[in-house]
Amino acid sequence: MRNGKIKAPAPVIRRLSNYHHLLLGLRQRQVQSVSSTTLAEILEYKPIQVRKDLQLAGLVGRPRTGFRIDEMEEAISRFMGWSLDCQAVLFGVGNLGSALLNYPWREEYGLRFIAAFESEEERSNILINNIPVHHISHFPTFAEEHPIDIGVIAVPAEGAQAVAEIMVENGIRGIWNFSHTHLKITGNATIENALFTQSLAVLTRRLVESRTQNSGTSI
Amino acid sequence: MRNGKIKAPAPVIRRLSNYHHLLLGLRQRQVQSVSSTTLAEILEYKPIQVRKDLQLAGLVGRPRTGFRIDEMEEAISRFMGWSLDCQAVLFGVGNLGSALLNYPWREEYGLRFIAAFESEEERSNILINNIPVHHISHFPTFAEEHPIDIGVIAVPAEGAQAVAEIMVENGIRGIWNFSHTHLKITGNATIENALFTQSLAVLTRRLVESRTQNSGTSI
DNA sequence: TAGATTGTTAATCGATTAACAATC
DNA sequence: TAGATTGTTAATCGATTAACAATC
Repeated sequence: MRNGKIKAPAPVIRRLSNYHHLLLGLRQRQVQSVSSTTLAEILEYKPIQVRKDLQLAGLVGRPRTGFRIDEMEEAISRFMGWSLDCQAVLFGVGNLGSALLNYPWREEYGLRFIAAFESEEERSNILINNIPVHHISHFPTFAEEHPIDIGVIAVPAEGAQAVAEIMVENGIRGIWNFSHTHLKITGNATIENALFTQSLAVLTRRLVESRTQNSGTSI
Repeated sequence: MRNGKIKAPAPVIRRLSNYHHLLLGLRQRQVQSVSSTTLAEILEYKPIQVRKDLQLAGLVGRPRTGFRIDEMEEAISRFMGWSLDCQAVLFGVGNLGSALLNYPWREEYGLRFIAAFESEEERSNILINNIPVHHISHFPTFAEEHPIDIGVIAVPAEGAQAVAEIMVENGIRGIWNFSHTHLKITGNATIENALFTQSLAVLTRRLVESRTQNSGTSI
């Protein structure tokens, strides 16, 4: 295991993805370089933290000018695995699934949906954003014929565990779970849960905290 | 500021929301109590961590039996502010917005969407899951007439900053942002970003890390 | 050059984990 | 009672921050 392949802390990964997204805007404005001070100001981090983060992605800055935008883009993409073309499938073409299929992941993250799968016949055999939606029964055959890096779960909670299992059985190693379930996986797949509810919890708790600082009466 | 109103670390908040969701399933199976050991096993945490988390929410367990399900439900809900009825509005009724409006937030999180707002006329003046969708121009009047705790942003990135601003101008103190933008807010609003891309970054990075542990050749 | 910014090394902070007496 | 589990107190671990010489 060499440089850049160590297990990076999740908070650093999240911040790096923020820097990366900022770069798009900066580049449009023809900016060549940006300092850790400036990045920190925009994102409300500390400059030293920005430098430490970028260092982990293998970046080297220049005294006085900071970091080159194109180098940052390149280094973060490489660090995240976004430089390699990554093929994904999605299960569950409801509103959320459709939203995900319509998002331009490829441009910024190198993620390409090559197919989607649905349990309901009425929603199968259509195209969403030019991505074919098949009936779920066609999945094993499809998986044999195409290399799939990531499987996205956008089905209701009840179906999620079953979907995760057929994904793993058919060789998918990365699962991005948008359903509200704790998945139990046997084998060496990586699961990432995009739990809206965790995010909501942080928001409502912060509101509780701020409320009680003003109105003195508490429990 | 008293017990339970201190600023809780975000990781603890996220785990607490996980415990809370687990309880629903346990209660259906008529379980009365659960130990930190069992919770830890299910969620792949450490028992001591579970106890520390629950302690922060003000819970007291019993030696030998663990924590009562109903007490946990109650304590976590109170801690998160989910016991109070919380009124929300949503901006942007695309696929993602519709998905959010259709989710039963109220049952588990006490969150109730009282209206949604749209900039496109064609998608206004309809009902989604019984929630009225108004044209965005009606928002200021609406906000004067109804108390709103949380504003959800589900519009495309370009429009997000403007939406955040009219929310804050009209008295909303909590913003749940699903758009891919870094919002700049003046004043004392709380913003929580539900950034899918951060989650994707963690997943793809973990895949990069696991890949290179097998195949020895690296950069 | 002067001055802003970097990378390095050390210090601090906070969160997680360990150990164990107390409890039912 | 015996034994599982709690809550407390202390130790460890890791991430963030500070200080500052090196650099362009």
